[in-house]
Amino acid sequence: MGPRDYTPSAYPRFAVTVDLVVLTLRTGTLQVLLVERGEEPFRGQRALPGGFVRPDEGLDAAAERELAEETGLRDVPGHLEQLGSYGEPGRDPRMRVVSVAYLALAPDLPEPRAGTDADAADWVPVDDALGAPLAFDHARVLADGLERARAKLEYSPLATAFCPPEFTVAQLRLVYESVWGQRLDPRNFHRKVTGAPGFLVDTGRTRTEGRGRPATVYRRGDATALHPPLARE
Amino acid sequence: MGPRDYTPSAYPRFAVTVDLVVLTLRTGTLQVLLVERGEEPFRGQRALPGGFVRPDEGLDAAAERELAEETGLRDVPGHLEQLGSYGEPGRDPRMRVVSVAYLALAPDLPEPRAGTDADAADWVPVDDALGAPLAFDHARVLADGLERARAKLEYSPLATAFCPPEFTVAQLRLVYESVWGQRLDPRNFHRKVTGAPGFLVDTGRTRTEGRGRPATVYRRGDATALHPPLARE
DNA sequence: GTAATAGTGTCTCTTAGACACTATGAA
DNA sequence: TTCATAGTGTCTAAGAGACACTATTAC
Repeated sequence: MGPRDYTPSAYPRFAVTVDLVVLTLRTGTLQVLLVERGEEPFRGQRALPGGFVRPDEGLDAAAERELAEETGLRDVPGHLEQLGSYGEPGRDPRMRVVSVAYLALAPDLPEPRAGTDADAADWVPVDDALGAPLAFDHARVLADGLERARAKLEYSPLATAFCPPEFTVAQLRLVYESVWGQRLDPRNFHRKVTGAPGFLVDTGRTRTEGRGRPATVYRRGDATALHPPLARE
Repeated sequence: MGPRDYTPSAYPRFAVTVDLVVLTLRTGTLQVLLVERGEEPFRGQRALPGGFVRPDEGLDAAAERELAEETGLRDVPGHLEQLGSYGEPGRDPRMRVVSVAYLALAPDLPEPRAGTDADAADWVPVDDALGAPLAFDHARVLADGLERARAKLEYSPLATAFCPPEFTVAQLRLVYESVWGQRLDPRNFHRKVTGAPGFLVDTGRTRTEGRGRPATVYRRGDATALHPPLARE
């Protein structure tokens, strides 16, 4: 119907928050940004970062603002997309809250600065985060975000969001291996990603990474989908 | 952060609605359920069906309730999933509204009964709906829903949600052709869908549909994904 | 030199699409 | 019978995975 004829003259009022599943790769491990709650409920427990949507602010804008606040960066590089909304009654014991979850993928960022926000933010390896209890229904949100990220690497060029502006095929492969938790054949991987039109742009330069032949340096291309997709498993 | 420390003592309040993109196949054409608005704003214009989420009701439950109300059926067969949330300030000129959109896929349903709700609901071919102006940001929501449905047919067994409990391969092919707007080779299609494990269950019976050899009757299987996926284009 | 990583070539197997062909019904 | 639809077989081309081989660096 669109807002219309639900009687009790006034419509029901909800608090609306955005919650963020921010994923990054640190020291070769997939990590997620979590805060330790300083207040009840769930005081002392880990939770996804997030906060209230302001009255004159769109959902995407709220997510971007929160992402900047929690990481301490003005323009966070990477990718941000809406994940889904969670609004079971009782998910927050204080009031009726609908939370719009966002998924952010970012390259290795500086350590979040403590004290900027009420809760201390920190990077946590996703395997640890999945095992630990999280506040509210955040375990579910995190699981949904992870699965979304894993699926999107297959058919979209999103893996580059985990990389700095310039990167090598080996770095990109490490992204896939970390997110999927699976080893990939370096030779076939190389052929596939360099063969996918618009995925990678050759900068013409090379870079030496420890031992071995120097690797070509690429930037992300303008493709929005991967043809053919890369296969998990 | 989770609901926490945003000051102006009270948190901002929003109205929350669910809006439905209900797709079905009628007379070989993909159609969407639209209502004609009886009130301002956008009076007389078409809109997606939907309504306020009630104070003690989850989002999925609200979507199910609205779907039942708008179609006039108690248990609507098919598929219902969350599509995304839309909450730009100003999308509803009366108040700040966050709308959680749902995508429903249903087999051919009876004509929605007029008069049950404030607005008259009707099936509209999607091609017409995409051309006409829709209230609020519903044109965008509809486009997103369509693209989601098209994409999901590729890698999920969701096409069966458009079919009655028992159906033939030709009926299923018509679903794909209508949603994708594309002809498919009946012979290759047959081989692929019958070959995908868990997609279709042979009932052992056949059915004669006009001329031609009788077709085997299938039920949907319990697969949750299609391996290998069917390819568009 | 050896070790290690980057990148190419090639082989095999699977799958997609094109389409010939068979099966079984209605008119 | 003819025609239309259901369903199978087969051919070809393209992609996936396995892995030999070459290229270029550090040590």
